[in-house]
Amino acid sequence: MPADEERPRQRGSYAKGIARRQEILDRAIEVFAGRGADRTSLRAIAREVGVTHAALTHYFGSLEELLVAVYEESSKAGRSRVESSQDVSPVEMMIESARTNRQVPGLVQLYSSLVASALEEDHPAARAFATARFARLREQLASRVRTQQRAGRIRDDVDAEAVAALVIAASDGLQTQWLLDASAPQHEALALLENLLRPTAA
Amino acid sequence: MPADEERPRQRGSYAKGIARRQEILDRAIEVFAGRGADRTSLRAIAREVGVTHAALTHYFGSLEELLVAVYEESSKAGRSRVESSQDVSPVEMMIESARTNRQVPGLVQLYSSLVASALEEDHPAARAFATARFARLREQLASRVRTQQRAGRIRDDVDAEAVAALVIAASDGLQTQWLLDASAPQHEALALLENLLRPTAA
DNA sequence: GTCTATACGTCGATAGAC
DNA sequence: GTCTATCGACGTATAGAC
Repeated sequence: MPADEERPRQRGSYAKGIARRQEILDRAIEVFAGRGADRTSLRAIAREVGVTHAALTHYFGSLEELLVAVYEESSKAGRSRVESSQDVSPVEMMIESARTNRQVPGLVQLYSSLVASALEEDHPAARAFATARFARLREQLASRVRTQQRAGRIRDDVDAEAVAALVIAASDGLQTQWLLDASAPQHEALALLENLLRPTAA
Repeated sequence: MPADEERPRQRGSYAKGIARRQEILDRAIEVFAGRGADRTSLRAIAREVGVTHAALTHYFGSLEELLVAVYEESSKAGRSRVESSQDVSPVEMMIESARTNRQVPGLVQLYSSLVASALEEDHPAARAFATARFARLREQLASRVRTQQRAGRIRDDVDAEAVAALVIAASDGLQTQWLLDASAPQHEALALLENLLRPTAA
């Protein structure tokens, strides 16, 4: 079964439709990156993209699916940049990914609102997004933890899955605290976690 | 300057108005606890409370202020229960507080949506709530960390403020992951953090 | 297939009657 | 102090032009 998240909903959508969808998505991302998280209604986005709001639902099904697509696409760059080397620590990986996401105005706000929606009932697109993201990240980070445990860079008496969940939670939560209050010790707290995970933590 | 969050906005609101506001708030909390986070529109709450939605804005100013009031009141019990003894660890304190909050259907969802709103512009009530909560919690936990460092229950080579921020972030983030996927190692990750903070962590 | 036009029901907020 | 009435904006759904 191939991934279906890149296709419009209808069966008969081929190259043209996909291309047009991508075109609209690219434009939406520009608009979004240009002025942040506010004014993210279907109608406002449509106005700036240059189509009617009905066209957006045609390609994306719902506002929430469009927002998910915008987030995935906007954060793609930062994600792939770091996933390659198994050398960087889990904490460093989340720090780097957070740094690049913060470059895009409104992206962290968008992420936060998608996660909040995911917790409510009847928001299937947001829930699927958030569930998949956390599952993928936990798996990825846990594997990275195991690698670094074997290399003696992370203490080997800790559960890799628990470390993964903890690092993700810390990264997300500290980002939020920092956005609300720039004096929150985001960096210090992450550095602390990194140190605590070292084999012979001083 | 006395706290003003318990007063209606208008100058001329005395005992009667305050009592009525509290009455409505109590009812709103019941309604909320009864059926969770959905149907939290001003109009739906008003319908169940037995007033018009305009009456709610009269007493609370806006939907967001009402939701903040509902959250503060609903989580008050769990909060005061644990704040007393300086004996429980910061992690235990967050665990306990999370446990009691989880008893109220929709309360965690409400919290998450308030925090998400706080990150957006033009949501002053949510932002004030979230900023104040994080500031208060960080201060409270940091002081607790220092106490326990003196007692030799937390390693003394870590910054108390950073620990506080980290514990809050971990607690919030793990709660979210757990709500989306009950197999997420919420408890294990918090226990891990607790262990890492011990002086002679095994 | 694509997209516009249009309509529906709901929303938060507010003005003014009483 | 609380209501009714109304406003503009919202997301979604559908009919039909092209």
